[in-house]
Amino acid sequence: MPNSSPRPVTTHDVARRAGVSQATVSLVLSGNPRARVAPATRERVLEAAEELGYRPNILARGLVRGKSYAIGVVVPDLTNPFYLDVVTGAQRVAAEAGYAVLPGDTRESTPIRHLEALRARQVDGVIIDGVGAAALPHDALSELKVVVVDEPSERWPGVASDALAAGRLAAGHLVGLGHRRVAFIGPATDVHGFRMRERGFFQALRDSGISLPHEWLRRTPPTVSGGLAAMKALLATSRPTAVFCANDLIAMGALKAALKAGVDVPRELSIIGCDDVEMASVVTPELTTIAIPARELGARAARLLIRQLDGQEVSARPGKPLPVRLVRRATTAAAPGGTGEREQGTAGNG
Amino acid sequence: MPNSSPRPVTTHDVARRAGVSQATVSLVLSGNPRARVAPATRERVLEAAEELGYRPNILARGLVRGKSYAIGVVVPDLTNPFYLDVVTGAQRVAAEAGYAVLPGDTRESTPIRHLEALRARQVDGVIIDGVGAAALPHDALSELKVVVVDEPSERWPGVASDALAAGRLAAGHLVGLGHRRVAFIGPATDVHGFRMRERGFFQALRDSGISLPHEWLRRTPPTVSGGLAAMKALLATSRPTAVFCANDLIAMGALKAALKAGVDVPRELSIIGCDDVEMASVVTPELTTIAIPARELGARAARLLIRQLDGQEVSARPGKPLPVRLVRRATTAAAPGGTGEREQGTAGNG
DNA sequence: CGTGTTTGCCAATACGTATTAGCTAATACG
DNA sequence: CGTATTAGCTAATACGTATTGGCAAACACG
Repeated sequence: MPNSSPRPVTTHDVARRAGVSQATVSLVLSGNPRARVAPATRERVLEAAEELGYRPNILARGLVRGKSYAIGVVVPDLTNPFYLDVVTGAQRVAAEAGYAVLPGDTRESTPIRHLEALRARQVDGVIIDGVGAAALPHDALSELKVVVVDEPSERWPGVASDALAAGRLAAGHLVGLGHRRVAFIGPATDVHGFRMRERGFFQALRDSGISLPHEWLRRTPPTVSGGLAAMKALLATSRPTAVFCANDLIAMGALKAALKAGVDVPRELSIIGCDDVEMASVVTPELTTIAIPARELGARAARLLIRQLDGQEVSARPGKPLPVRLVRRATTAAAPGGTGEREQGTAGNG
Repeated sequence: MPNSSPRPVTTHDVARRAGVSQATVSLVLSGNPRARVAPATRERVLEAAEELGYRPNILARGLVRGKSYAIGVVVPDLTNPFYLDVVTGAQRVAAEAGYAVLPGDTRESTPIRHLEALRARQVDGVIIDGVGAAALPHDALSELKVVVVDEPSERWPGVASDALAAGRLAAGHLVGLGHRRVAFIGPATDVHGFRMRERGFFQALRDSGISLPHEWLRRTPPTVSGGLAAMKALLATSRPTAVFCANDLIAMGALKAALKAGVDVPRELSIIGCDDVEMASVVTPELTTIAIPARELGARAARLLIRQLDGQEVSARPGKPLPVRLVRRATTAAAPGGTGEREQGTAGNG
């Protein structure tokens, strides 16, 4: 097969067909929509472009405008549906604004190397979520517009969910169900969102006069296998009646470990996660969790970034954090022996 | 903040510093690695580039070479971990070869619109998986190099898993466990991979003298909720002893529906999925499934595509399909009443 | 009718790189 | 020593678009 693809049509082709200059074509097709072009001429150009099937060459446009119309999204783990949702949210609004998004995670790499690669691709900006942007060396982000997710910063604008409230909600839910022997499983990390979830949780516990022995604070990577191992270790030593997991992956791993060990969830042990990924309602029993608006986070981050790229100044002052909410499902119930005070117990699943 | 980012360093800057012409810099830094440049000169150029922190502008390079060094990956649903793995696999090899990948799914769009957007971004080629490439209008892919996954084609090269074997394996496993009242849940689709899974399954059943009543062949979107609804409907009318689901999402939905209905899995009902996504081993009971090498598929597809883009001719003749394998877990067991013949029952989960 | 102003278009140039043709100096060969 | 060849480099150009300064024509106004 010859496959001698016909040379793509350029502004010059359109110009020739419309009987005008290339500059005029460019004026009509790209620039300020109301450049000074006679209506009749404009019409002819549009017509010619249409007929020829003209499609602007983004590379050329980017070259002259000094922009690539692409943005990167850096997350720790695309396999985690939460981050994937963030990416998806960003992708939607980016697409509308004519930007492509290059998602990538740092599983097989480091944030620095990944940012390096993104800069080599001339991305105009990046959205950073969950990789501790604050700790990045200063020059890894130079020449780059940045928006951070769930991490307040004076250097860059950002969007955030109310992670503190997430932790407090989880604690409040458990305490309301009468739990006082409460454990926590989360990552050892300097990622702000995780730390806030944790802080909110312990704050609220303290407010209720609850403190927990240090062996009930388990550190583990925020993954299913991490949660599995942590819960297994936890069960080997002692028996809390409830546990808050810093995200749903951990929670699902923890749930699995508990069931495997023959623990009756939720009657002997309540488990509550955070994120509300789709799978949370698929596992059995369904996972109680705190819903975080991941797609909305991604969408807003993208909007913020693109606004910057389009030249508008954007303040780095954080806006109101996005609200989170408790999703009662089947892995939490009244503490064994105790009676729930404010809470009604779990939603039935029949 | 001024943020007057210093103008990025170009080949001209490097040339000035090294005391040579821009052309020489380009020869050293880009072209055939052994262009005719004196070792001493080459050294000076490399040094200057290093000192200035030169980074080639991919847009400019792409403009002159007529390539964007970006490829698209089109899948039906990035939320399905299987497709995400395909993307991940592709991403890794693409990154090594200096290509960016623009992943996207067709949930909120159509394949055509999506391809349109990719072409507007000047991608050099696309990998297409699970969206029925064969049915796409011919011009949606013109000017584009294409590699298809799990879909034999004369127009484009492709890579495939042994979907037929996947279906046969599933059937063989169930039949070996003594099941004869066997159902199937899968999508009504013209996507080749799904059809082959189905065909292999029914082939093997027929080989064992089994046919199934038409109400045991359920059509549903290949999602968790699809599987859930299908299984619910199935249970409302009759009781097979085993069911093969065309992918793991369906299977997990089906499992959920069965458990919700009080069906004992696997003692009353065996369920087997396909793909072996990570979650398959997280749900309880753990899902028996057929493992498909998703990342490897993605990686090979990318290699094939990039080989084409680098100018080598690539035959459209399909290679050997990648092997699949049965992963025995806890959702399949001997048929109630019957005795397994060849199979040993399920792996324990202690 | 002369002058000033606006309109509508275009020529020219820039963006940063790759590539080719060609020039000079050095080397090989008789 | 004269010529052919090669090595090593550079000037020039192209890629496809955006943008600016300016020119000619049309118009406004006295």
